[in-house]
Amino acid sequence: MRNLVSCCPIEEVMQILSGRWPTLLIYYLQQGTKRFNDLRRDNPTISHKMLAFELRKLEHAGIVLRTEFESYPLRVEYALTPAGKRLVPLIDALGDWWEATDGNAGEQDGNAADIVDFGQSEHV
Amino acid sequence: MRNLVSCCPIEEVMQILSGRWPTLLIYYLQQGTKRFNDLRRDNPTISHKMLAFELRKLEHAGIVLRTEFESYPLRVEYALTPAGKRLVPLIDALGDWWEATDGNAGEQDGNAADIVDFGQSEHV
DNA sequence: CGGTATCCTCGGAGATACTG
DNA sequence: CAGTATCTCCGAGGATACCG
Repeated sequence: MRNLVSCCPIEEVMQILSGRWPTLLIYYLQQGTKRFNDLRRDNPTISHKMLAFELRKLEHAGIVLRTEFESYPLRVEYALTPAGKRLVPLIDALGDWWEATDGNAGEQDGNAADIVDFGQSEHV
Repeated sequence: MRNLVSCCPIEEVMQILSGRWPTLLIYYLQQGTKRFNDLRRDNPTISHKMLAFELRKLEHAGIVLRTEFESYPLRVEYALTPAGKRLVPLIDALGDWWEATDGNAGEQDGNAADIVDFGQSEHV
């Protein structure tokens, strides 16, 4: 079933993935296990507070696994869960889709599909 | 080639799809061509202003095609572009992914135990 | 009917400082 | 080092009203 966009689940997914950071964090975590400050370095413009918040959100969604070590200074590692890893190709597909449509801008009838110019996109 | 989450395109896609409405609007438009007030009825809680704004955003992204008729009263129809239609299954896949993980909610907590044993060894 | 402009508010998110 | 709490501020987004 649900071979169409099924309204409710998508709303829930978007609650998690919406915003500037979740997909970026998943991207960086997909590179391997990272610590809190690793992720801050990966993404210098996220605030301390937001990073903590987004990570908890992803953790609760079952996308990110948080592991705390009893060392001192405190040490915490973040990694993608199996579900999180399964999510990666889906996000990736969106990126591919975008690059494809982007590439053929004008395919519609000439008037659409110009580059979208919202905010600032920052490259990594 | 971007067979991993490729950072930049994903950021751009998320600028379009982030938020409560874009995926919902795509869902409703995927049912067929709709007029402005049809979409308001489909989604009673979106404000007039937001609907106009989100539709323009999707139009500029090449996802939605806007067609204006010269009748009176003014009549405008919205439909998915080919690119928009190609996007539907990708969004759908996210919904499926969510339902799958959702079903086993808590699955992750279990394997947190995997890491229970810790390499202690760490200076920073 | 569809779209835009104006006003206003409420909470998202930054900066900072403190705790374990 | 990782996380939380507090204060603050800006702007996303609602309500409303007016045009084509």
